[in-house]
Parts: sequence; structure tokens; C-alpha cells
Amino acid sequence: MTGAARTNTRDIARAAVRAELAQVAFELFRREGFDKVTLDDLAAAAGVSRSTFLRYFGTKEDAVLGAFEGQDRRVADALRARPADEDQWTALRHALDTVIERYHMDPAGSLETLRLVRETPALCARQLEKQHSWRPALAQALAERAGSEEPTLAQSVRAAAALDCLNVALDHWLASDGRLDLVALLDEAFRAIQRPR
Amino acid sequence: MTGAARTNTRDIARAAVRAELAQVAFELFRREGFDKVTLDDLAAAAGVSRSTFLRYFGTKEDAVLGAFEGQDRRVADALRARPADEDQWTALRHALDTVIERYHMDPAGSLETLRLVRETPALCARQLEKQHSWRPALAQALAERAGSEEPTLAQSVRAAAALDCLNVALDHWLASDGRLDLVALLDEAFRAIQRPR
DNA sequence: CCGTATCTGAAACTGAGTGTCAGGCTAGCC
DNA sequence: GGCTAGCCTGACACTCAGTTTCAGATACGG
Repeated sequence: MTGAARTNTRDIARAAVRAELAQVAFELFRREGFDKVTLDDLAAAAGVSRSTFLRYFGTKEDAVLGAFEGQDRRVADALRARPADEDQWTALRHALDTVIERYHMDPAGSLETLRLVRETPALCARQLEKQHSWRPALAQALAERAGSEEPTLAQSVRAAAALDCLNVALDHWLASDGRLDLVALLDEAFRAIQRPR
Repeated sequence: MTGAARTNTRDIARAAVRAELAQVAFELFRREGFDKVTLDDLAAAAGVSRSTFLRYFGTKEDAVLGAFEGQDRRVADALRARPADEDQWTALRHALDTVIERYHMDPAGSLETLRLVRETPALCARQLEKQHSWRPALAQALAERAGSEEPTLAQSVRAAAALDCLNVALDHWLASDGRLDLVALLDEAFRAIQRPR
């Protein structure tokens, strides 16, 4: 196992280049529109070859969405870390704070990114796809919390619904240009589900 | 308005060709795998040109998913048709019977299609995207039922959650090879949300 | 019978993503 | 310090999806 995930000089350099490329790409996308920008444009703007750009981000979309990589694991871990006697909705709600964090740390940047994603069909679709893969991870975490191996149908549904709460809350937050309180919106979304009506 | 949506001879012929192309495409996809089949293959197998194929289905995915076209409208209409005093979850649940219908009429075919879609990432993603666009339609219908113009956050969340119920139920139905009762699964999914736990 | 609208196939084009390969840079080793 | 092995890079060729254009065929209404 010599190739283990040991953070060496090279990895740090790679991460820095990656961040730099993402930054350049983001600005270009905002200015010109995601679809108008070709991989050649990106490569030229970043001063690297097309090949290199594609080596850092497998797809054009990932230059924007790569930042969310690994969130599924983080949220699932947060969920597992919740007290075992907490009910599922509450646990899910708190696990999502992991995601919300990013929006607290850099509201303006997050808002810009979110806006770009939501107004670009290709990005929207790709993000939907990524987030969809969170559901099994969350359902699995719920199952483990309950001491079972496989998630039940109910657990899967609740995991999915929790993600919807996040998305709808984000939609409303974006629609308000970040003026509304994201935490309050998320709480309201969860209440909409828990209260039977 | 001579170009109105009048069902004439030509439209019927078009629909027949479309169905024929979809059928050929489906069989090829099942046999070879969605990704292995190129547009040229499809055109050759169907005995038309690549151009023509792409005129009937804008994308390769639509050759499979085109069957679901317009479902959002149908479900939303079904939702609007529910009694005004019915609570939102119940109304949503019944509106989804519109979708379930297809699975009752042709369980075997639906199962095959569903299996192809779920095991092909590209199809899965595209369907996710399409279904995502149902949410606003359902939320809008909920709003109208409640006599307001714009859907509330709560209505959007509930619309989204209802769609999750459908998806999770379908997942379990597929996992059981169609042996479990889809209606029962869907009911169970809705119960998972309505019961607070 | 004629003009017109529609459908079709051919072909050229753009752009995303993949695979290959050779040269260059760097880190570790003698 | 020099050397070698491994990684990164850029160049290039390739496949395939999807768009656009155009010209010929076909069917339809007057």
C-alpha cells in the first residue's frame, strides 16, 4: 500500500492547481455562460492544455461541481454521529448542517455558485445526479443507526425527503438573493413534512 | 392557427413510426447495452437515417424515456381534479395513480424498461432530470387547489417528497422483480412520511 | 395538374470526452 | 553531482452525440 492517501507535497500542489483552474473556469462561466465556453476556452484562459484541464476535472461540469465532492460521506458520517435515540427527522435535519456550513462560511460565493448551477440546465442535471447518490448513503446511515444492515423503504424515503428539504430551501434562499435565513428555510421545510396536514 | 394540435392522418403515422423506432431501439439497448449502441447502429437497425432518428427523438435517451413525455401535465391535472377538501398527502398519493396505471397495464414491459433505465447511468440521470421538472408542476397544482397563485415552500417540499415516494417504491418493486405489489409499496412509502417517528 | 408544405437522407461541422505517446520535470538514490 | 524511475504535461488522433444546411422526394389542397 505505498499509494495510500498520504498528503505529500505533490498532492498539495495538485489541489492548488485544481482550485486555481476551478476559479478561472467559474469566472469564465459567469461572464460568458456555461454553454458558450468550450474546453479549449477554459484551457486557454487557465494557461494549460485541454488534456490537462480534463485530467483535473473529468467533465466541464465538474469544474463547478467538484467542490461538492465527498459531501455524501460527510453528511452520512454526521448522521451516524447523532445520538442513537434521536428520531430520524431530527437526526437528518442536523446532519444537513454539515452542508449548510459552506453557505455560512461564504454566503456570497455560495450564492453565486448556486445561481450559476440553477440557471444552467447541464449543471443542474449533473448536480441532481450527484445528489441522488447521497440518498443511499443517508439511508444506509439511518439503517446503521437503527442497528440493521439494509435500509428499509421508510428510511430511504425519509433520506430522500430530507434532501428535498435542502433543495427547496436552497431554491427559496436563492430566490430571495440570500436575504432570507437559510437555516430558517430549512427548518420550515422539515416542518412541512413532519406536520401531517 | 392552421398548425393547431389537430390529430390528423399525418400525426398518426408519425406516432406509429415513433413507436416502431422506440421498440427497435429498446431491443437493441437491452441486447447490447445502452452505451454500446451508437446512433448509427440505431438508424441502421431501424432502417432509417441517423438524421431521421434524431428528428423523432432529440437524444438517444429520449428513445427510451420519450414514453413518459407529458406525464407531468397528466399528474398535475389529476391532482387538480382531487376534491378540494382532501388533505395534500392524500391528494398527492391519488394523483400518482396516474403514473402507476402504466405499470398495471403492462407490468412486464414496464419492469424491463425500468430495469434498463436504472442500470444505465445516462438514462437514470436523464430521467431524474425530467422527473425533477414535475415538482414545480405538482407544487403549482397544490397551490391552485389551495386557491393561491404561487406555491409555498411547504407545497414544494410535499410535491418533491411525493415523487420520492414513487421512486423509492419503484426501486423496491424493481428489486423484487415485480413480485411485490407496487400500490402497497407506494402506500408504505407515503406512510413513512406521514407518520412522524 | 400544379404549387406548397412536409419528410427524408446526405454531408459537413462543432464540441465533449477518451486513448496514446513522447518529452520534460522532479524526487529519490547511488 | 549525476542518474534513473515515475509522474505530469501537451500534442494529436479518434469516437460519438447533436446541430445545421441543403436538396430531392412525397403527399396534399386548390
